Amino acid sequence: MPTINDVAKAAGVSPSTVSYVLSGRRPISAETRARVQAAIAELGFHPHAGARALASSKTNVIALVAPLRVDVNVPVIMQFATAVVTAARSFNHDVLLLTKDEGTAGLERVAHSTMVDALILMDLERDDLRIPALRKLKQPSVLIGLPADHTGIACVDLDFAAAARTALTHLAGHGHRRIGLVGPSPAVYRRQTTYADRFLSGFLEASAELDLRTVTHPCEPGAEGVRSALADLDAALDGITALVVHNEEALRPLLDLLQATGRRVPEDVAIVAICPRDVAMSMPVNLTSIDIPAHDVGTIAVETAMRLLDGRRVEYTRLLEPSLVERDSCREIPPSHR
Amino acid sequence: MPTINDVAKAAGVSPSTVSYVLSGRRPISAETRARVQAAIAELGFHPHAGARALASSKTNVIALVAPLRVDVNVPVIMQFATAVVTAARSFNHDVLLLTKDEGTAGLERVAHSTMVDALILMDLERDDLRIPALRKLKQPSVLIGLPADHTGIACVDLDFAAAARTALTHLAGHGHRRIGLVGPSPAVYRRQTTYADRFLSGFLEASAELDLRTVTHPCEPGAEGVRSALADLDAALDGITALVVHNEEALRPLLDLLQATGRRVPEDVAIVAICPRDVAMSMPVNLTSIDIPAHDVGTIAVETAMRLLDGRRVEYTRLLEPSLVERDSCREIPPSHR
DNA sequence: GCCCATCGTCGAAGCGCTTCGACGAACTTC
DNA sequence: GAAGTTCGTCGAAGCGCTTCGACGATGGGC
Repeated sequence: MPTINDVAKAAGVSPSTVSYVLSGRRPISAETRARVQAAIAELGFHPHAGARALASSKTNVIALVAPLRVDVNVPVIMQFATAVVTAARSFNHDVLLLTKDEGTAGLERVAHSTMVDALILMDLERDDLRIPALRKLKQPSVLIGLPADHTGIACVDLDFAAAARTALTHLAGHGHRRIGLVGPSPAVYRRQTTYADRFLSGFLEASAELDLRTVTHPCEPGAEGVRSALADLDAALDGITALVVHNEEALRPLLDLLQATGRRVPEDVAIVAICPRDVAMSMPVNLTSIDIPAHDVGTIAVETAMRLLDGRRVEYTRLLEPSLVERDSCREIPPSHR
Repeated sequence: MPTINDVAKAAGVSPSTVSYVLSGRRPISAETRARVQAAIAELGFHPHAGARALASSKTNVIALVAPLRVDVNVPVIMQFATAVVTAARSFNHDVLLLTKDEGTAGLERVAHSTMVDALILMDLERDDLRIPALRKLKQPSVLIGLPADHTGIACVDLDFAAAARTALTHLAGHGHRRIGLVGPSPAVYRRQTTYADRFLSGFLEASAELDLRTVTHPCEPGAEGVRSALADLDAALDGITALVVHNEEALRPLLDLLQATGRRVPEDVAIVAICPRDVAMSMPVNLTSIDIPAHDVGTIAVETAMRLLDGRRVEYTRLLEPSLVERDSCREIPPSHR
């Protein structure tokens, strides 16, 4: 492996000049620059990342802390990860992948040993124990999610409360007054994953504001979970005409179940799903849905981290506006039937 | 951030002694070691990764090159990734996540700049352009997959050819003579992803050896793809009594379709799936399946990388034996009906 | 009781880079 | 045309660690 000294010799300049060509931090004559670049290309020189990190206190690496549970929501997590890696590369950064189960210790390890410049975390819980640990780090962090006390830490996410409002407003606008929420699995609520909480609060508030009759129920994965959730919803509220589904895994079995029990979508029951666009469009009925903009969220998280590193201003709480796309799973209830 | 010098002063020893306490490369008296460790703990010292890499030429980081396409096979990819990260941590290594779409350049970038000690790649193609590039790197690499020319590079994977054999042998043993293969999507074959190739060859060979009547067909994702694949199979071979399904995404729509067209599983058509255990068990019918042991493969890949780094012997082609688990989707055909 | 080997520790060199201050040369500015 | 700028480059220090050689102190072998 050639070093910066080899390049310097080949180009007939000093090592510092090579460094300045690379970083652009000082003016270099066009002629010298050309000679240096030629030498770099010819020797196939790549600066040693460790040496660079040591001298400059910058690693050009960010940590991504992902929940590598395999149980739930895998495609969405993957979309976040893809977006983060791609965006990071566009800022000339690489991504170090950590798992959530290393907890606080993992964050401290990579931060204290200066392996990364910044951290991005996903799957935050309401009172996530990692938040206080993050505050103590010298590296900035960006959360994908919105825990209870996030003062001083940048957060990015879909505005799930607004999403719930949007879903109910849409349904109410189509004449639905009795609406059920099929929520995430009880495990998600138990962990107090922030999106579940926020969606539920938004749902309840909007329900009151719009004067709707609503019921909510978590939903275990699998056909059996869906069956029982739906049964509970029906038992709790007669004459449900619409369902809001905030649970990807439940969508398919729910549609199967509705079909099997002779309830047509959208004629007998309308559905608004909260899920990635492609999931909504791969169902037997094209679902009217509110997208989970994983790509945007991941990209913004990285951008925010970069601004933080540059000492630029950032919006500390960035909640993306939900956008509802109408497809084939909602229908206007004729006024006569309301 | 305290440095090794701070620790040395606090413990009343020289920096090199601290280093030897940390690495264990030279004998240190119990007493000194205790003093040093106390100082480390008290100051919260973590060695600077870059400095370490510079001095020792070891980063304790491995690269994982994953296909971050979101289209296909996401859960399996995630299982590999999880296994790799977890295994790497157990060897005190971290994982740098690269995407396949950076191609050769990405590999060279992280290798030449000494960001990683070794590389693990997944989703290899038959004549993968990255292989020659890998050979030129000073870091060892391990492939999850088995490209055509892999001389000198360690490979780990399920033995997909044997898996096909196992599936056919099982079905033949139950009296099935007319069997269809529902393969991966045409895109997978087009890319010549190695597992698809190997499965297909194994299938064809075993079919000949066992003197079976078989037909094979790729299968586009989605209900429509399944419908057309099945139609083509039926058209190509009368009286199919069993299907081998090497396509996770197809499983659910396939079962739906069979049910909708009144073909019972396993009474009218037997199914052997090649997919992760949990997928097989989350279907309306518990499927007899051959597991894709993503966890084992990922773990072995990391272990192999570690052995390579230690200069120990490794098995350069490690194909895991398939294991078929009988569940509810295959039934013996009564001899009278054969 | 002498010679060697081993143990436990230290000091210094060096890994490859960035960055600061310095300095001559070329340009402005009145 | 003297004083001050800016430009382009260099040399040296230093980032925090590992590792090699050295060296006094022990202990074993005979």
